[in-house]
Amino acid sequence: MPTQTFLNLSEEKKQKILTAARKEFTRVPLQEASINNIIKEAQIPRGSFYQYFEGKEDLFYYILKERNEKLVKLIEKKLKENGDIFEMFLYFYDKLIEISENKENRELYKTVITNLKTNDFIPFERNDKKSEFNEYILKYADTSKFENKEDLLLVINMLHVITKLSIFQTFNSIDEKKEMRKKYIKQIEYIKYGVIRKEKEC
Amino acid sequence: MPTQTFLNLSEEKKQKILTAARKEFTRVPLQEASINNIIKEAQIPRGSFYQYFEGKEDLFYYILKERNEKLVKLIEKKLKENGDIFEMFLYFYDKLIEISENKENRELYKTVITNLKTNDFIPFERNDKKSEFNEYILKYADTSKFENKEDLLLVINMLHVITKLSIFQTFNSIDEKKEMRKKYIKQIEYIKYGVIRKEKEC
DNA sequence: ATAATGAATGACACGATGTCATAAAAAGAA
DNA sequence: TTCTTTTTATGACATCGTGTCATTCATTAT
Repeated sequence: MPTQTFLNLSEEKKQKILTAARKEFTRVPLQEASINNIIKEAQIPRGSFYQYFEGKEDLFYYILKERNEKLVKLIEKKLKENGDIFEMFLYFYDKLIEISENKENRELYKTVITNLKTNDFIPFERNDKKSEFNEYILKYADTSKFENKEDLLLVINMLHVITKLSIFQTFNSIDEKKEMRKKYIKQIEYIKYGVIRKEKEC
Repeated sequence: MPTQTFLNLSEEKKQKILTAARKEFTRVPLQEASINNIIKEAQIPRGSFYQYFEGKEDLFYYILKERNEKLVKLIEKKLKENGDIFEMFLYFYDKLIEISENKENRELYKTVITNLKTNDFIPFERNDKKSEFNEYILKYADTSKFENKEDLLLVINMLHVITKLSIFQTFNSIDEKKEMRKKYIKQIEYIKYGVIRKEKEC
């Protein structure tokens, strides 16, 4: 988290720093992001940066958190409604694409998602929050279709990685947004009903 | 690719460099890997490194390529046999785990897989080779279960990301190798027959 | 008015990178 | 062998980014 000193800053100054940071984190992934670029753009001295943040990760996750809090709450609410994890993931996908109508948002998310590692998860928080989110899902998910908790977790995993890749691909073919959504839904359907179902005429 | 100068080196000297590099690429992901560490460990001067390689990426992909050539050929052969993409991915999974009985291999692969980005694909080559590999699959895959090429590609995508995550998880719970394999197979089964099949009594 | 606390600043030490001029070695020609 | 040419080896150097810290400046409390 940023220090209290940062939070005490005038809204104007805070925004100047956050805007500069968003620009840098849109340009390159976290690992390559340059603190120098951020402070140059925001016109603050080097020392100040470290007075406000522990390092660039601190700032990065603060920016993401700020953007995602609403989103997470929406997802959680959606899940509570009927416990359908398939619907929840589709809802998440739709909301994220909706937020990304705004070009700045989209470009930032695009860089972020592209550079997510194998076990990094959406909605893009620090990895230690993953279990927290999974626990929430387990609590409210409809388990009637699953033999046990393990199986449910497996499917959540699958939905997770497929959603991640689908969002990535959608951002990279943003002109064909509708087609990409159909493809995503098709993948969800595959998980629900299977690829080979037609053969068996269910 | 490394330069001819590197390839001309004595086997001994080459191995010294490659061993040092593998050590570094096991320690940290490519982005964080330090050329300084490699040349210190391999006891070669700074200038020599750049005489042999364009940079660390060059060396990194050379090491991976060396390890994966056999693997790729095996997979391709397997697919040719019967065109079953599900079997192909399971075969790939098994082979990789087999290779990783060796601890050094496993540790290297673990670091590599952990740090694969959203659109990076196994078997871990430069991304521009992805389409090459996909074309090969399309050529030999049994398409009878799919309405069209698009649908097949979708399922390959799904298998891809699920396999990637499963390998990651297996490496991180290597003591429960057998259980992890079962989980992976279960996920493949889900894609084949669907989560909800039981309801419909197929 | 003075002390005390909080914030701002930029010089500095450190470590990493890629280049390049020069030295050394090897290969080829005479 | 001796001289020339080509290939390889080397490490000092310029550049850039990072995180720290002693010092200065501002604000608030006494």
